[in-house]
Amino acid sequence: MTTIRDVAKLAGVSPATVSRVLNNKGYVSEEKLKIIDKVIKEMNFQPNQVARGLTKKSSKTLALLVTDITNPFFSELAKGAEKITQQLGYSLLLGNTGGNNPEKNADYMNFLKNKYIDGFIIATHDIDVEVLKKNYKSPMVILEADKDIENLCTIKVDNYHGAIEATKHLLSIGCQKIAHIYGPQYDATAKDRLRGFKTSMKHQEGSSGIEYPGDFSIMSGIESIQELLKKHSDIDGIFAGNDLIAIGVVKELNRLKIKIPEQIAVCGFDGITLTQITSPEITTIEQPIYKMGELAAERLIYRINHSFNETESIELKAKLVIRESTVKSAIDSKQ
Amino acid sequence: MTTIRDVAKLAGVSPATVSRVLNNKGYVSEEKLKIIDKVIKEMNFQPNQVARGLTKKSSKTLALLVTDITNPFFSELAKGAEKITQQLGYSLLLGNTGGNNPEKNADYMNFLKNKYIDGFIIATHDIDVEVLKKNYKSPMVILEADKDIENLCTIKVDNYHGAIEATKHLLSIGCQKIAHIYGPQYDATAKDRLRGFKTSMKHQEGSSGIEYPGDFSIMSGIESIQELLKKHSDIDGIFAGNDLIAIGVVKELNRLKIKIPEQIAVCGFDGITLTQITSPEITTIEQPIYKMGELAAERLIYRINHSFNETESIELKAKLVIRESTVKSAIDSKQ
DNA sequence: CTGAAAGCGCTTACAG
DNA sequence: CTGAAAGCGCTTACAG
Repeated sequence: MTTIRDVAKLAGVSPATVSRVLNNKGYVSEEKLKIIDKVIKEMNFQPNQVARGLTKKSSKTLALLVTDITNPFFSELAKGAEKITQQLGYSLLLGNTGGNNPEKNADYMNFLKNKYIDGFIIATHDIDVEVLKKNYKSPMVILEADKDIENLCTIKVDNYHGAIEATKHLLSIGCQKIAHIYGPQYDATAKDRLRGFKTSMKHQEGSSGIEYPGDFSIMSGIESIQELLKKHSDIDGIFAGNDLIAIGVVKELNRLKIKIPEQIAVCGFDGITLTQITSPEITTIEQPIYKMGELAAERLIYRINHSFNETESIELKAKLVIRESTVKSAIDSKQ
Repeated sequence: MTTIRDVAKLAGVSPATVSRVLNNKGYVSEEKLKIIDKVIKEMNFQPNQVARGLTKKSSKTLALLVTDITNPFFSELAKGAEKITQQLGYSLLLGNTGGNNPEKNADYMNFLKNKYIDGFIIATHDIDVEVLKKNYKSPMVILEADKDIENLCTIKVDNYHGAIEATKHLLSIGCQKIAHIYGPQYDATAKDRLRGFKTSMKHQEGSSGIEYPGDFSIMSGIESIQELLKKHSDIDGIFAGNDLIAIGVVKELNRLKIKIPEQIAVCGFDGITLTQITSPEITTIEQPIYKMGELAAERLIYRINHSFNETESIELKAKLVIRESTVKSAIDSKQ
């Protein structure tokens, strides 16, 4: 491995001077600059990041902590974050917190601390942000937090208005009895969506709303719709708390030979690609997930490079994507 | 941050001695060992990995390179690898190579080189393994390689016999005209599956096989089945080169109101969870993907710790998982 | 503008 | 069994 010393020797200067051009910092004469640049190219020299890290207390790496990488929401997010990370000269550590107890996650965070990880993207509820803040002064970007966090950057989607849009859409196609299967209420996301649903159903004469607790999984969608149908056989619209629930609902309705959307229309939330592989394809409120990943990495690196630690909260818009599960005519035309 | 020097001072010994107990290496008297251990606990000291890395030329981190983390095959793999990695005290760098030109990937690999990454898990065809071997002497585990690689560990699934099992299964339920939509032939996986299909269809009197090129995507499944039906309206079985193709096929058959499996039975390959969210659920040859991820990380770390660099090739069995898309009776009973 | 020196926090021969 | 010293490959005041 060629070192800064080798370069210095060949260029006839001191390592310090080479370091200066490497870091683009401090004075270096035109003349030496040119020759050093040339030698660096010739030797194809790349500074050892570990050594550099030791003095700079930085590793040029970010950590992304997700609940479960096999959940399409998180893998999409990871893809976006990874792209920008790599593009800006960093690398991305992946941490899967799912199912682990907070204690273990704390251990892992501690472990990372000793590696001079430059910043964290937190996309999981398995870590207590307050604890995090107390223990780590590293830059962090928190996704889908339930509130702004002092000195950190939070990024979320406007779940409240997204939910309103979903509900209004179901109403607009004529649904009269709409059930919302909502996610766990410790999750800000789930809470906001439920709130949006409630708001939209208020003062809707002729239509009524039912709220049913679920847990953001396909299985939960299947079980919820079974229960709902027992109690309310006249439901004609489902607003699922997320796409996985919607997928479960669609699956079970298919099994029961209940026609979607003729008998029951279904709308999800998230915009994961799975909503396009079911039959029928599922209408959903699409979050810009990939973009959130990119943005998270971009903001994080900005914060690192500029020692920027103001409180910052970014809210992205979700948008309604209409597909077969709520378009009666589309299905009609196929028949 | 507390350093080894702080510990040494408090314990009344030299940093060298503390280092010895930290690394469990060299002689340390019982007496000092006990007190040093105590102080380490008290101060909650954890050695700085970067400093340690600089001297040991190691970073206690592995890199996982995948084609596309949003592909469920890879995210499942990543999950398994991440679990073991973390469990054994390492961390996992994620690299998404998809769509990038090899040159850019080479750059990225170079970048990682300077971080003392201890080993690589390569699960992508976007990197030329020969080039890799020439440039990096790091331990590596290669997944789904087309052949054994000297001094490295390769892990793959027995695609050939898996394909035979899939085909025999379709034959066993009475399919007479089976089409295999195969993946790109530069991919060893695709090649082996096609070979298995050919072998099984040989000497099958009363049944005939059709081979049709696809590309391992949902879209490809949709397009392939359209074309196939034009030319061969009497097809009654599809063996898809992978699950994504199978999902596309199922989707299109649903749209065309062609009954699965009564009119056409469908079998996929891979065992990704998506095969369980379609209607009907899809019969597939299940690869132990999660386990492959675990195994890859486990072998890699073993190689790192034991300087083990023998050629090693591991082949895992795939197993047939029968679901609705090939079980005529199950569907019958529902009607 | 440039180089010698000290330092980042650890580990590893080496001498005792 | 233990400590002083050198070294891993950089960067950063500091002096000139």
